[in-house]
Amino acid sequence: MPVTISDVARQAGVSKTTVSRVLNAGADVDAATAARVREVIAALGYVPRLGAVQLARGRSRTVAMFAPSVTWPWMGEVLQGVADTVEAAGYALMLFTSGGGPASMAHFTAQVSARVCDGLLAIVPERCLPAVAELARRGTPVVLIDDHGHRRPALPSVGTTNRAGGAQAGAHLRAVGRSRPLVITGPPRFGCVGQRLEGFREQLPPTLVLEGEFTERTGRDAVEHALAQGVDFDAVFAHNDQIAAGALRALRAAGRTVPDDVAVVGFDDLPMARSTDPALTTVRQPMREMGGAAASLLLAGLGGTPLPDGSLVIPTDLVVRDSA
Amino acid sequence: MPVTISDVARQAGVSKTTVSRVLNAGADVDAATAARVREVIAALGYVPRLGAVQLARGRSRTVAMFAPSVTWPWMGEVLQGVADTVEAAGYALMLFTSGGGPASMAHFTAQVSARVCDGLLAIVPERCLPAVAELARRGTPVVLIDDHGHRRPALPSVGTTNRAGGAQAGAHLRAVGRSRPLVITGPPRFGCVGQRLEGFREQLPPTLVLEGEFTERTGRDAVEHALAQGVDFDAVFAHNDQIAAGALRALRAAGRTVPDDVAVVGFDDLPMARSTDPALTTVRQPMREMGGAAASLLLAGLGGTPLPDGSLVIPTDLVVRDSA
DNA sequence: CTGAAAGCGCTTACAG
DNA sequence: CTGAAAGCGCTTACAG
Repeated sequence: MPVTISDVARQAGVSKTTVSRVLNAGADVDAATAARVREVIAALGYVPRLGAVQLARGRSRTVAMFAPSVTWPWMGEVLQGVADTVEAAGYALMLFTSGGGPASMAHFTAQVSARVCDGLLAIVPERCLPAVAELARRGTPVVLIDDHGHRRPALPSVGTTNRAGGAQAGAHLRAVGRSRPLVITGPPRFGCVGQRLEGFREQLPPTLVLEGEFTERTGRDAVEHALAQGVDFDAVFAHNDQIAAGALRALRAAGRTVPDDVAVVGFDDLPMARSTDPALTTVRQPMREMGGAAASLLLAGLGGTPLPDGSLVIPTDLVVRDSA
Repeated sequence: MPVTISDVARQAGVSKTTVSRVLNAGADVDAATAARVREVIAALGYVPRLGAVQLARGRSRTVAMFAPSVTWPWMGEVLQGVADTVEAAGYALMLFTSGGGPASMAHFTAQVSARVCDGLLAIVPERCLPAVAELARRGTPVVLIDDHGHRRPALPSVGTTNRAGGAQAGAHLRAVGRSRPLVITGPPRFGCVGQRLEGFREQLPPTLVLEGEFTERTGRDAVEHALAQGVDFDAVFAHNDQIAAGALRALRAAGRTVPDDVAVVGFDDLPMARSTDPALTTVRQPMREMGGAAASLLLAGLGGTPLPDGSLVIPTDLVVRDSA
């Protein structure tokens, strides 16, 4: 029922070859013939079926993106960076999630193995790294978006400067005259936690380091705990903005003024960082840029440019607002 | 270089037809033969190229999702609902965004016209509706996810109860003894704004209605304005959680206690609603469920079940926390 | 400048 | 139970 290249050829009185030629605007075709073919194409509303083109050419012009979850607060930014870049290159974007557990992972690897995409972008939880590495080994070009500062990705990747970011936070707090910082980290199993802490420490030795989850709750609990213990601190470095938001809330509940009594610095620069009270000073992670850069790298790889061996690093920067 | 069905057939000493049969587990194949073929498949690591299967079968087993932006706070939830459902059905998910303006839209319609997907899920800004309707007219099954309460989508859609949601907010504020509500709405061009207002009004006539954007800023400005004008209000119904967050902040800055002096109800139930101070009472929009339901509807449609004519409605519900 | 033919990697009547 | 052949809708040497 849908119109094919044969229909166009017949109507225009030429061969499929010729139709293909005017479609792909490569070889020379007689101007009059081309015009006639174009007319028929328009009249019939013909659009070449991409699947057939792909099979004939052997490439899908599709890039896949794998992400553990798409509901994380900064994931939208990464995804948008990827989507914009991929689309600008005329590629389609396929999205996979590991929301459904092992079944999801199986679905994902099956699709990639079946070559639905020419290349793969992935944000990979540590435990899924082997599966992705295996796909790469079997020939799918992969670029990792490294959200957690993995030590040796062994695959081309795009990361950011967790250590320098920690240092930026420390230097800023020192510059505004703080000397007794409380540091609230995420789970130490994430590489970024150690790195941020290390960078911070170089600039400003912490009075106390408390570990927790990357949640608002952790920020609240940590500050309440420190207060209850009578810890003497004049600053908080939170390992993400949600922890920072919790800290702000606990400080206010305890009657401490921010930034006068306690200065607070977060990490990430989520949209909500603008609307905490006071607005949060934070270390911005360039999530959208990272997504875009990873996509560019991959697309360049698909175009023939060899993928880099190590990690492309896009620096964090400090966004100074009102909390420190 | 990659192994094909012919390689398997040759190695196993059978025809491609037979290999295809054991692959698709339909017809009967001699047990011993099947076993041999399976061995060869395993040994060679053969995975059928999905593109070729799709061309032969005439269906892509791919669903596309179109969204204006993927960075909106609730978009991740919708997307996750879609992704989980689509994946569970063994379909792949293709993602399109209109981030790049008209070029994006052109890219998107080109891909769909080229039949990269069997069906389409879309969150559509009013101005893009004609383009999507045209794709539907040309034969692509479409289900809309209606975030803004469009009047007559003219296409199958999944929506929520904006009017009833407004009524839930009003009824709750009345139940907690409020009688002079300030309502802060989003832009009236969105159908949902009128509907939420109408539902609210049935339960509790507003003292004042202020229009703005769906932003924290609007919430702050509106409350400051009302306060400056000496408006006497004991409640705020904000048309989304971000407006509510701004209202909370302005109220606190003005020394008003929430919920004692002023009770505040939001709309959406974003993750941040848990961590405002006080935690926000709000009307939950079932975004993930809407995404999942839209995907189910579409997949059923692809399976032969006729798509419903009108709108599938998934109700909002009131989440009572501390702000009202 | 143009076309017949082979090929991309599968599936599916059809015949045996 | 099995295979030869045609077909899905394109592209691309090859020959003219």
